[in-house]
Order: sequence, then C-alpha cells, then structure tokens
Amino acid sequence: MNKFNKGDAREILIKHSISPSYHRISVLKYMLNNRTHPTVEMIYKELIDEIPTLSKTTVYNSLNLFEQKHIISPLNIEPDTLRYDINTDPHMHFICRECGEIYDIYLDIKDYIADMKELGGYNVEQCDIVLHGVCKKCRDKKKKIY
Amino acid sequence: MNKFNKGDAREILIKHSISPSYHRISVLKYMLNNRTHPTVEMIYKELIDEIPTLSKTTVYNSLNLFEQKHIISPLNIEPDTLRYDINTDPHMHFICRECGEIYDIYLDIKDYIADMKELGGYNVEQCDIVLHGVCKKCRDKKKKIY
DNA sequence: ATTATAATTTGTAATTAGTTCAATTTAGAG
DNA sequence: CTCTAAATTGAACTAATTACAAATTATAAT
Repeated sequence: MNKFNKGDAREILIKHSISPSYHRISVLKYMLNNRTHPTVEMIYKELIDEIPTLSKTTVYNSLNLFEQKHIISPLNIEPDTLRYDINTDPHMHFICRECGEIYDIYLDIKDYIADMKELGGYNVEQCDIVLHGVCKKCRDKKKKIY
Repeated sequence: MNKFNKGDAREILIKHSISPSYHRISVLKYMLNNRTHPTVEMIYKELIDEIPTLSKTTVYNSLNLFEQKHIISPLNIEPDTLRYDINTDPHMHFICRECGEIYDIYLDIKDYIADMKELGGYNVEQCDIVLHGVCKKCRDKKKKIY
C-alpha cells in the first residue's frame, strides 16, 4: 500500500492542467493508493485525520474536477451513493451481493461491442459493465456451515 | 401504445402472487405500456391524473414489490435517480449523452461472461451493461448545422 | 515587502431521492 | 354487518449531493 506519493499525484494533476493544491494532491493520492472504488464518505473519513480542516465539499469538488479531466470515472454501481474508479485500463466490475466487495474483471468486450456499433449507428464512447452475484470468498464461507 | 390493459396487468400480478389492487394494476400497466425505463417521478406524474389520491409512497412500494418478485429490474444508469425496466429479455442499454434517451440493445454477451465465470470463480447471476455515447438521431442533428 | 487579484476552500443552507412509520382507508372473510 | 388484515397515505426523516456566499490562501504586480 501507499505505492504512490504526493509527488506522483502532483505530477498527474499538472499533466491534466489542474492546479496542484494540497487538498487535491491528498485526494488524488488516496485514489491512487486505494483502488477500492471509494465513495466520498470513505475518502473524507480517511483524510480528515491528516487534514483536520478538510471540508466534504472539497472532496466533492476535487472528484468532480478529476472526473471532468478524465483522471477518474464515476461508478454507478449502487443506487444510493456514487463511487469513483481511478483504474483506466478497460475492465468490468463484479459486485458481490453477500459482502458488497467490488472486484475488477479484466475481460475486454470491445470486439463484441464493435459489431453492435455499426449495426445500430450508435457512437459508443464508453462501456460500463457490472456483474452481480456471489464471489468465491463468500461461496466458500457458506460451504463451511453444515 | 397501450397495448396492455388492466386485465393483462392483473394476470401478471396474480401469477407472481401479488394481490392485484387498483394502484398496483395501474403502475404495472404503465410499465407494460411505457418501455422508457421510467423513474418514480414519471410514473407518479402520469398516474396522478387518473388516481388523484395516489401517494408517491405507493408508487415506491409497488415498484419495490415488483422488483422483489422479479417482474421489473432496477436500472442504475443515472447517478441521481433510479429507473425501472420491465423488459426481461437479455439486453443492454445505450444512453445518449446529448438527449438522454435510453435505448435497448439486443446483443448477448453470455458466452463471453461464461468464460470469465470459470476463470475467476465468480458466480454471475446478473449482468448490467450500459453503453454511453451519442445516438444516431443526435449525430444526424448536429451534422445539419453548418 | 505590500497590495491587488484570482483561485481555493469552507460551511451552511437548500435540494432531491428514497425510506420509515403510524394513522387512516379499503377490501375480504366469516 | 362486523372483524381482521392488507393497502394506502402523508408527514417526518435520512442521506447524498449541490449551490453559494464568505473566508482563506496563493499568485502576480508594483
């Protein structure tokens, strides 16, 4: 954990022409090191220790800004709250209905979608895939109970 | 439009062991005839004319009940509000970032997903696919302006 | 260094979707 | 017709998010 430091976050912000304030660096560093598709709440609760004056609005502002600049993507996976993903590699998500954990699945369906694109004349820019079910961990846990 | 009548809705409710009250029949009939992935708001606004005493809570209750009984599925396509889909055929969705319309796309990726299932040990029960982009209608509209 | 200006952050208030729940109404069984 | 259970209502509540004005901080110019 904490593979990325503030310098890395700083560089990324500058590369995307975002002024690298302390707060933005902190939020981005969190995203870089915690690939758990966090919510605003999760980020805020973690950073408030390091930055006691931090406002939740700043977290919202930073994430919205990062989204605009395509550093992160919103993840519409649960109906109540938005999550964010910094993983830019093409991938889909699996959410376990037992433990709620969200896994990254590296399966590319570009070719499949490409067919469809031509068929219907749709101009597909982005493709969000969410699989629902029970993960291996939870399935094994259930087996043990007899 | 209005291919389905109250009798059809009534039958479906009974088949799914839901007591066919007037309100539930109305909500289900709306879903059957308006395949636009409506929100609670849309359903409520439409039905309030016919049923002036209708409470929004009843719409919520009915939809939650239909969801439990697998008559409809929630559609987590926009971050602010939940939509509902009565189309039970396997399909994905395309949402246009210009006009916001949601299109049904009949492309089955079951085989692709099946591969993955075995790979990671995930037990996939459901698969939600949302494509984002600009639809043909909006693309053509833009071309006209020069 | 000091001031002026712009950008960032804060915190409160407002908004909105959705849920909870107790009271009321309606429907159905006997 | 009465009793009971189910369905509906509406108000209060919760929680996520946005709006926005005030305060703070950073940047640039003199």
